[in-house]
Amino acid sequence: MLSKKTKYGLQALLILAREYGQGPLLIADLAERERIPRKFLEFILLQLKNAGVLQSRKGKGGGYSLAKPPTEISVGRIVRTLDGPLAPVPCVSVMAYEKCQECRDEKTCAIRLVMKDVRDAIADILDHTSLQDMLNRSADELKKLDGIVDFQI
Amino acid sequence: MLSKKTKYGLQALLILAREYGQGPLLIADLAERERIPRKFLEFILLQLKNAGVLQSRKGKGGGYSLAKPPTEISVGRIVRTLDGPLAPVPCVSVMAYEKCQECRDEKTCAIRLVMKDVRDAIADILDHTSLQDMLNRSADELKKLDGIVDFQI
DNA sequence: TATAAATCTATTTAGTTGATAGACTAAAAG
DNA sequence: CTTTTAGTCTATCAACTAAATAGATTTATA
Repeated sequence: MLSKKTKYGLQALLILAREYGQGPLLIADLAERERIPRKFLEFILLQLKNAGVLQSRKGKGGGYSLAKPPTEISVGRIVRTLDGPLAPVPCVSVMAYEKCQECRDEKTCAIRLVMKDVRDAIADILDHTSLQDMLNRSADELKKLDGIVDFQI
Repeated sequence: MLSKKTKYGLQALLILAREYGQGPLLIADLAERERIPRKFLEFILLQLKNAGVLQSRKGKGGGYSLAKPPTEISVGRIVRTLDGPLAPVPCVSVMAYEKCQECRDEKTCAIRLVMKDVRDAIADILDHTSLQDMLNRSADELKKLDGIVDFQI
């Protein structure tokens, strides 16, 4: 389940992606535009900065902006930063492997084998979708809907 | 993230699947064999019974057994019963759709579009994997490993 | 040097997960 | 028909995590 934290983070990043190259945005503005509790968003953006996704400038004229172009920031990176590993069980995590406490034989564990497939499927999608991809898809959907409306008029 | 509850449930079901057709097994035995807290397992098996996955008999000679052959019980069903919807966000859930509180335009929501793909990928795997499939894959892996050992000797 | 804005530290609240205890009910055996 | 076995129900608890809040601090710019 995607946490609110990650949802908020993605919302803010999508705005920053849409306005990429136009200077930094204020936490307060992002919070208001997306109706996110301001202090909570501060915390989220800070984590994203520490992960190298965002950069910030303090003082007057400061704010947050993407550290890289929207094509180079994957959703996988964002979700991992805010929600932790993508894997449903730690023993199939690639980025944060951990042994299961009670699993007797990890190599033949039936649960592990299915969950490995699930992890790979999730990672495949999220690591190959960038912020820009998200914006594009959203725009595509909008076009489709407009098309339908035009047709109906 | 897969909860301990679901892991425990799957462990118990895999044993019941392996010994399918040989009469019911006791909660206490399953708990001991898999090192699961007994009372917790009672609760888990009861939920699975109410979901139609297990059947039980009380009294002497009683216990739990699968309500259907292991080929007809999917992991998806089990995970949904014990952990709830597969979807990472409720607005893309097929079995338990719920509107997001704050999403302005669901149809073009960029987050929703990616998460829909993720949900479909997860469901595709879990709904097409049965308990029997799990046992088979585990056995296959064991064979592979044995093969390697034989080769090395 | 005043001010704007991010950053840090701490704390709170609420909900979920995992686990436990004990009384109750149904079925089978003798 | 009574005893034993084994699942079922109700209640509760402790630990952990998610979500949110408050206030003090630091840094950079005008």
